[in-house]
Amino acid sequence: MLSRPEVPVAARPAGHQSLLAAASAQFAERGFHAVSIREIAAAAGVSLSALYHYYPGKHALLAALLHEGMDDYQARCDEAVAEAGHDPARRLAAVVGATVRYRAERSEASLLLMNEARALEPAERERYRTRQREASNRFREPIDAGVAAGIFTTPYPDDVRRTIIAASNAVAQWYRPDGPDSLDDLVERQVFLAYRMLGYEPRNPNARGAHTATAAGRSRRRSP
Amino acid sequence: MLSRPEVPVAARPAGHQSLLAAASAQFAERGFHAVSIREIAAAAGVSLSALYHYYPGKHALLAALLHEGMDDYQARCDEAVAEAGHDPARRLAAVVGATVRYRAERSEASLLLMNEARALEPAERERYRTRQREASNRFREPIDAGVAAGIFTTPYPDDVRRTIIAASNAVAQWYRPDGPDSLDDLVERQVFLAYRMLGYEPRNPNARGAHTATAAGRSRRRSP
DNA sequence: GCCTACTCATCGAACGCTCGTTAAGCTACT
DNA sequence: AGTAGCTTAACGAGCGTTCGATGAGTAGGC
Repeated sequence: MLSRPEVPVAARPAGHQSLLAAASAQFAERGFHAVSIREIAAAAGVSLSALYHYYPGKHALLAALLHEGMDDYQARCDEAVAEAGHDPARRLAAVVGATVRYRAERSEASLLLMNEARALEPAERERYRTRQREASNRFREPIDAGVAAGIFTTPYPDDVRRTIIAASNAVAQWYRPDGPDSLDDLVERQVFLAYRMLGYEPRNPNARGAHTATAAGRSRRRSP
Repeated sequence: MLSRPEVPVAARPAGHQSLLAAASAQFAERGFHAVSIREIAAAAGVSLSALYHYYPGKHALLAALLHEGMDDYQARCDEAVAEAGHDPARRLAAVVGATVRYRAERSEASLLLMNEARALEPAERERYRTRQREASNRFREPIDAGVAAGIFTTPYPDDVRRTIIAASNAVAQWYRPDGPDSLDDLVERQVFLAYRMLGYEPRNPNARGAHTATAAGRSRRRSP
C-alpha cells in the first residue's frame, strides 16, 4: 500500500546500527552542533570514517535519523487512526494516544524530531518541515470534523488544538518509564483533558478508556 | 525590596548592547553551538575581542543572556501576582497571563530560555535549572491552593499544570505580533482553557477578562 | 590651565586545537 | 575478482581564546 516496504530493515550491519544509536543519543542530549563525529564514532565503537561509508556526511546522518523517526511516528499514527473508525472523538483520541505513546516510549527520537530540525541544511529542512505540518494536521482534521458535527462545542478550536499538541509533545521532556505513571493511564488523562477543552461529552464517561484506544492499541508490538 | 536596583542599567555602551542583541538573535534562531563569536561580532558591528572585554568567554555571554531573560520574566510574574490578590483562580490567571505575554512579546528571549540552557557549563546549568524549577512552581502553587480549597475540581491537577505550562510556552513558537491575534484575546483564551481543564466555574463567566488580568497588567510598561 | 596617570572601550593579529571531510588501503566474504 | 565494511593518516578551514596596542575621556596634583 505504502511505498515503504514492511520487513527489509533488520539486515543492518552492527557498525551501522551502533552508529545510528550513538548519534541519536548524543544529538538528542546535547544537540547536533555540540557533538563531533569523532565522539559519535567513539561511542559507537567504530572509527571516524565508518560514518562516511554509510552517509555522505554529518548532516546526512542527522537527516536519516529524523526521517526514520518520522516514518516510525507516522506509521504508528496510521495504525491507530485506522483502528479508530470515523467518529471524530475516537479519531482524535487515536492521534493523541499514538503521539503520547511515541513521545514516552521513544523520547530520544522525539527530542530529535522536535529540536534538531533546525540543524538541517535548508533544502532538507524544508522537506522535513512539510512532514511536521502533515503531522500537525492529523490533530486538526478530527477537531475540525467534530466542531463541524457539533459534538465539540469549544469556541476556540485552534487554541485547543495547539494546547493538545503542546501537551502531547511535552511528554518527551518529563515522562520517565520507570516513574510512578502508567503509560496507559497517562494517555487516558491526556485524552480526558483534550475532551474537556473541546467541550465534548462522551456517551458513557464512566467506561474506563472507552474513548482512548483499543486493547490492541494499548499493548502494541510492531510485528505479531 | 528586591536586591536588583531599579534604574542603573541604561548606561551600557552601544557596543555591549549590540553584542547582546546580536548574540540573543543568533543563539535563539540557530542555537549556541551553531553560532561562532565571529558571526556575533560581525552582526553587532564590533570586533571579535570586544566580546572579551565584557565577558570571559562565549559561555559567559550565553549565561548572561539567560539570567537577564529570567530576571525579566520573574519581575513580570512578581508584578502580575502581586496585583492578583489571594484568590487562587486570579493568581493562576496572573501567572498564565505574565507567561503568555512574555513568550509573545519576547519570543526571542523565550526561545533562548527554553532551548539553550543545555549549552551552559554544568555548574551554571544547575543554577539555571533551579530558576526554571522556581518558575514552574509559580503554576503549581495556585493550582494546588485552588484544589485544596475545592474551587478547582479536576482529578488530575499535575497533568493540568503540565498542560498549562506547555501551552503557555508554546506561544513563543507560533505567535507573531503582526498576525491576526490580539495578545489580550490570546491571554483570555489561554486562561479560559486553563479554567476548563481545572473544572473551575468563574462567578460571572460573561465578564470579558474578569479573571485574566487588570487593565494595568494588560498595557504594561516597566517604568511609569 | 595643564600635564600625568589611569580607566574604559575597542581593535588587529596571532596561537593552538578541533572540526568535518578525504584519500588510500586492508580484510573477509561471495 | 569484486564488493561490503571497515581502518589509519592526513588536510585545510574555522574555532574559542589570548595578547598587545590605541585612542578617548577623566580625575588629581601642581
